[in-house]
Amino acid sequence: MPKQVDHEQRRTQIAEALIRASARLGLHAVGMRDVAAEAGVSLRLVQYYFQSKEKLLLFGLRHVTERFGQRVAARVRAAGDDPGPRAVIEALLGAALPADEESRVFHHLYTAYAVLSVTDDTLAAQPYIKEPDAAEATVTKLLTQAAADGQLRSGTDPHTEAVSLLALSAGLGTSVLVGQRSTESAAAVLSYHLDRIFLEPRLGP
Amino acid sequence: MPKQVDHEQRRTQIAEALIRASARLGLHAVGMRDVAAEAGVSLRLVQYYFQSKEKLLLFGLRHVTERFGQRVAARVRAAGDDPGPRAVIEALLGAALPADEESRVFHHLYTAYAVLSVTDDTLAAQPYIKEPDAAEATVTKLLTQAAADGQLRSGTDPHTEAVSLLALSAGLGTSVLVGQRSTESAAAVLSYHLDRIFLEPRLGP
DNA sequence: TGGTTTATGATACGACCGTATCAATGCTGG
DNA sequence: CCAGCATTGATACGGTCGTATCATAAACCA
Repeated sequence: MPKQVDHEQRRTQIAEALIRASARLGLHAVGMRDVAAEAGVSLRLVQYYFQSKEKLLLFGLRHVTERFGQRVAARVRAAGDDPGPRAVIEALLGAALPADEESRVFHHLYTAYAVLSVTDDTLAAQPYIKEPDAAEATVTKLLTQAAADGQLRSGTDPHTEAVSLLALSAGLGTSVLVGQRSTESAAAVLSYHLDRIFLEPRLGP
Repeated sequence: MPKQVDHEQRRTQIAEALIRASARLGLHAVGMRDVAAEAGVSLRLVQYYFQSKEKLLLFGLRHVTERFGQRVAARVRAAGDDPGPRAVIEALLGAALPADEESRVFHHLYTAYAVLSVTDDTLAAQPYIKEPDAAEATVTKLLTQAAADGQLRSGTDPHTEAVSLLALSAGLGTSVLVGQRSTESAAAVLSYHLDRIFLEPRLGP
């Protein structure tokens, strides 16, 4: 029984073609034929691995969020061996800004999916559309820890600040995406805001 | 020469049908026929007043931003005869949160247009997509005035705070739109953040 | 009344869409 | 070597889309 192909890998490969094609044409305008051409396979094969366009789109959303989560994790890991909470948060939020092409694509598509979810119940029911909840918990935990270590200004509420930082980051990301603001100025705003939360950071961990 | 109809009014009426239909079906899914049916006119008439769908969409973007600008202005006016800067800013940002249906629709469609503008140069060239610049200038001016009056905490930069507040408001609005957060909690975050900027407000102006 | 504007109607075009069908061809593991 | 999976190809269906065409009815003002 020959089964030389990893189905999940093929689906991933096609999903990445969907992402590239969507980044170029817009998620609203991309079709099965575009995805097939982008992936270098036949239309028939896209139908073979995804029975319908809806399933392809759902898998694409899942894939895009997974890829982004890995990216953020890598950035945080690259921030140092045992960085302080502020460095971790800055890496986390900084990775979410559309600074390079990969991040731009993520922002673009994730926002497109979010818009679709307003009128599409199936999309709205996907857990990935609410992934920010995980980030919120992470940042809250980091801020709580920083507060316990006396690194935060007085009167700072970790959870509210976490929500605020993530919303701020998302809003800045969108404005960068539409060309209203530069990546640098967005990063500066983030940094400014962190300065208003953290006391002077100790350099070592 | 009979000319009993105000063309601009008819175009506005059709544009509002576009907005209602788009809020129901999603901007990506709305067609000329949907707009005609929603407006209670014939498809032919939509073609008569807008020669193409692209022109209809551009007019719709213009209309939606104008309506929203009027709404915000009305809210600010309703905040009192001579309210302090904080009250004005809170009214301004609060009006931008998707608390009621009209505001939800605005957020939904404006975000949809923003996503389209990423891959559509004509849309990206529209000035309305960058309307936030005006809001940024307004809030900056209000904060500068508040700083001059000694109402701000020390170390507060009016322009950066203005950018920050607007991005925060936009990000919170999106999270409310997708059902991740309640309007109340979003308003609470905004209020919290304003407390971190303003000193105890004087009650009178 | 006549000419112009507003509006409707029916209809059709060509294009693209997602989906489906049927046949054919590799390739490979047992 | 051959059963079976992977992949392609050609093709077509019914549907919807934006757009266009032509005829026509009603409303209006000079």
